[in-house]
Amino acid sequence: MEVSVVLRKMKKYNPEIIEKKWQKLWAEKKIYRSKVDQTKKKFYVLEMFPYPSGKIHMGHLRNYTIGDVTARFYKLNGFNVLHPMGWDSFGMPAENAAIENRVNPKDWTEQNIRSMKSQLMKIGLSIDWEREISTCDPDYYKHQQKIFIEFFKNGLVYKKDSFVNWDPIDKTVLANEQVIDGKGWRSGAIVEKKKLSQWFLNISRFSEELLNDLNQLNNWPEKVKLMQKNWIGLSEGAEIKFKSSESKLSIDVFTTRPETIFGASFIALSVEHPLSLKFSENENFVKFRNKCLKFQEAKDSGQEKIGFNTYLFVDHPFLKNKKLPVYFSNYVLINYGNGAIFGCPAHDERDYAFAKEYNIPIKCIIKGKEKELPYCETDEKDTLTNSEFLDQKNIKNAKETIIEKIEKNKIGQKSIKFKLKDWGVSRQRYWGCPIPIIYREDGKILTVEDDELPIKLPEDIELGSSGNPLENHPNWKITKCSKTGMGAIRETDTLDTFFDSSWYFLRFCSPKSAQKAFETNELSYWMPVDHYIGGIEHAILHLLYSRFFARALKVCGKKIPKEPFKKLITQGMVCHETFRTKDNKWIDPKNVCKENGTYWTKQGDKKIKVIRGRSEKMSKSKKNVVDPDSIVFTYGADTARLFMISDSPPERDLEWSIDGIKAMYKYLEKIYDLLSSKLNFILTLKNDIELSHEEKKAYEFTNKTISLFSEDVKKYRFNTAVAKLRELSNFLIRRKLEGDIFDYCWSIYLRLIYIITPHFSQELAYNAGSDQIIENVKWPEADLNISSNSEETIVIQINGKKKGTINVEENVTKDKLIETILGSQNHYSINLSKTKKIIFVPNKIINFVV
RNA sequence: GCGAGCGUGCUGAAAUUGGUAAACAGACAGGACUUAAAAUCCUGCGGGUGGUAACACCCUUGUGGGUUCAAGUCCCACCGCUCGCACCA
Repeated sequence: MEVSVVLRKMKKYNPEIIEKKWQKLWAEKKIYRSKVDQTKKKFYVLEMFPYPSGKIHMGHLRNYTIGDVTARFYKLNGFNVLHPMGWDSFGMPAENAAIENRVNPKDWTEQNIRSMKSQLMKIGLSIDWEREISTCDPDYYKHQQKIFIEFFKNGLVYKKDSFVNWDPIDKTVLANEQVIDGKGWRSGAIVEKKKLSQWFLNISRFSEELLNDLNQLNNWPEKVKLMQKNWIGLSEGAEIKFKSSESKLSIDVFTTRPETIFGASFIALSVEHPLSLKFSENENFVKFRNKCLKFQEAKDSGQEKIGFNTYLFVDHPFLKNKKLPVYFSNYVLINYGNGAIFGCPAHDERDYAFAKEYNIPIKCIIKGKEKELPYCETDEKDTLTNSEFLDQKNIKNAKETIIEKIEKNKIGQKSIKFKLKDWGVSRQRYWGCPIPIIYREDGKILTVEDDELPIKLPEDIELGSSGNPLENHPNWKITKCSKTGMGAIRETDTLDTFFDSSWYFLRFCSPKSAQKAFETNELSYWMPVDHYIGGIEHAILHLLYSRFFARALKVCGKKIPKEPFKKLITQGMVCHETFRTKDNKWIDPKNVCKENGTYWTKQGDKKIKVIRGRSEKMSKSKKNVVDPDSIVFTYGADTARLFMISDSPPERDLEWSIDGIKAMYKYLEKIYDLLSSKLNFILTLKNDIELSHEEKKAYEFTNKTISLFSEDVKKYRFNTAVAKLRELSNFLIRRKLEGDIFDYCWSIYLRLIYIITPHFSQELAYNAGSDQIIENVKWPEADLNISSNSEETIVIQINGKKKGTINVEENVTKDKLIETILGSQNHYSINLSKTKKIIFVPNKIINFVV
């Protein structure tokens, strides 16, 4: 007997009691524990791990329900399933809370993890909690520091000066989202750009690979692949050197349109281009540069283009005696190409606007259909003009010719550039993983020795005063070089939290391993993640960084699949209706009532009219948040899970509806009432039993549902899967079956819905005399051989329009069918002599064309 | 501006490779039960025309065209919405 303790059976549906009861038993029996088993096929289901904010939200409930249904489905289908959970527990909210509430970030985080974990437990997820990890745990970040060191040793991480958002009042660095209208979110100070020396991961080294390998990801949404593709941003073109015959000046320019070189009339540089150093003493230039940087920061500065004339000139590489003026401009960006372009105003909108502004000549060199400049199309039929040896050539041809010429003249070469920039991982923050680097007094930058790891965060810190607590700590940063005894200071920056989440899925394979970040055996068994489920908001950064980590770790000699996630499911948001007052104050939908088509809320004694907005993603600011924990408390986890699954397909947004929840509860209650006293839980139907026609139909319907439901679950079409279950239950209720066939059909039903409503199914099975834990019962196999009727409904059409249907035996021939139709009472005014053509699709349709 | 996706009842949505549009739900309405309410059960629920009625016929998947025996599905144009990127040379 698997359920070895005797549990109280519930006659009435009481989710609160039964869910607690089974969760306790399942935990005691450790039924979700996963172990490597080479004799079984593995299946790794992972949902993106949560940030421990303290409370789960609807998005979590949806995400983890989708994952759980999947995990249980594959487990019951004989796979060895790994389904772990952990905490993405470093990050700014802990620091903010620490400042606001004077609590230690560690305590705050741990408290949040405890309360969120208990909320997750109540959802009844099939998670192997023995594998729980938390990124702020030194046992986790110790290995992360080792990874950083390995990256360092393999040249995958380096230090470089880079600009950050600096709050001069709080003396802190701000994330982009903490800068609101150019001001610090807390202090209100105008944010400055400050140059700091920071650590970078060399992700751009893999640009091409990360781009090309997207093609292998057949089970990723096209949308996500496209977003990554655009982010990596490949462009093909040429690099061209512009030199001056009068000075040493030489500027390397990148262009995707080298064939327009004869239309070049100026050079434009980013204000951060190396040449700008020559002007650093020039007051006007410094002013101009600051203005440009501000423009580029504030993305709403429009398309206004400003320039700074250097009065320097370079020679045109193909036109003798033609000199091109060199400008600095705000519209040239330092982090793309070389931060330098040649301007061809006739065929580039931006160059055109700039040239107009500064009276630079505009020379047309492409004969296109449209006469108006700028003409920026690249039509295959267009030909070049005013371009010497390129004249008459089409664009493609001209491009090839000019690149050849450039390479022959040794003034440049064909070139491929990527938008993807190296990943800056330094954060001037306390609550993150310390970077295991020391700066020795002799100027050397060294990684920390292995036996000194982990470099733990100090707990006696002062938060709330300005600056980085690690920087301000009296002695944490002061250390010694363990080899030489020389004085040294620690790196006080911590790692971007995306670093933490770029390898946690690897750690889940061997979360307890003390010596190594991951055990090769376990890793090679479990990886890659088979199904990875999470929000679309991580389409680029997290997923790209994780793909990069896999490659970078390979470079460090680790045996890891280079694509960590085989199939990706991006779930939509959970939305809810919104209400606003006339003066745009958001009102919680709970406080709104409807009368005669208008909406009201009460403020004090007054009734105030409110405007109904559209349904939007649940957010605190819009006051349309519903707390999943209270829903689980009131209606039970199974109701909540069923609702989360059945309304919309996973990738689409889900409309929250309390009526929907209530209806799910009623449905479960109805089935519970029906089955709790009547059912005997059985796994198979006795072979020797003689079934009536009706019973055969029920048997057939049930087995068909097994197959349809399983197919839908495999394809993540949970909403239609549930619809099929409801069709089955509607059918079974209506048929009023008795005895064995009743037991058989309903037992199958319970086994199918089990993956969605595990407590409900388990309780009913237990009530019905089963001592089995359904988690261990193999998924039912569909018997599709028995056919209770050999009839097919065939649609009769005239000119493609439905006129009626007729029931005939299966696989009827065309001639027989026509005969039957004409012989039937209602022959749908078909006149064969006027019929030109008869289209017949076996078992489906017959169409008379008249 | 560039790129992608989506437009189906009052609402969430279904509809294999083109083959019965609206499965399955929610809301609503009517009825049964009840002293009453709730719960539960039953019925109806895209629009129109004709008929006392059962019923019959016609229209209907954002708009307009096209391909096809047959279009929600394929093609073209337009309109609207959503998302991503955004001076990327």
